[in-house]
Amino acid sequence: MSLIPKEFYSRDPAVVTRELLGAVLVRLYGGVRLTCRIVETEAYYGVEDPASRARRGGDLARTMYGDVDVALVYGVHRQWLLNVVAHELGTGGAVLIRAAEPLEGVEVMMELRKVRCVRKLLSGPGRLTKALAVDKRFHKKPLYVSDYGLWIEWGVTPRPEDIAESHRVGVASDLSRPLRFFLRGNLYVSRSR
DNA sequence: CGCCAGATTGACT
DNA sequence: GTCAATCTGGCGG
Repeated sequence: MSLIPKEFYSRDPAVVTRELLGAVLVRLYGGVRLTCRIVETEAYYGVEDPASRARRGGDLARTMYGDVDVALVYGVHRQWLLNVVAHELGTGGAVLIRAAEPLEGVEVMMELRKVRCVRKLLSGPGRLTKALAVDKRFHKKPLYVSDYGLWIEWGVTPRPEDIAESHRVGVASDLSRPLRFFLRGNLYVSRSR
């Protein structure tokens, strides 16, 4: 397996978001490889995006406009949400990792999540971070190296007809363009409300 | 330091 | 479907 390079993330957030489907998220946790295949993602832009955290200013905004391919982790409703900073030069943006299909380390992930149901293990942004023991410590850490125990590798590229799109989940005011992408029919996509 | 909205989840009617 | 838990980050005082 090989790491996805930093340049991959220096493009329009929606493009990166779509192409991240099928990629493999790896977490080295106490010597155990916890791995999963990304099946659901959302794109966020900079201050021009009404749903973007960049609107609120502060450190999260600066991070979204900063180096690409670093983790952006922040808390909401007492969960941690994992994003990857991605944007074209001079703009802001990030990809929210919303759901993934478990591959390796399922037993350890079930212990971390305290559930036995594999389908519910990684099928939501808050569930995913808990199962992978991802928290604020990873904020601003680069994902293009394996040094920090969290990184993203190339996976199996989905066929275009297997990629579905919709509006983003849980946002008060969305852009007119669909910015949520997921693998059609995949069992591990988060349930819509 | 207090206030409050929120890219959620899981328990319950 | 409904609803509250009780966390984080930004902001105002």
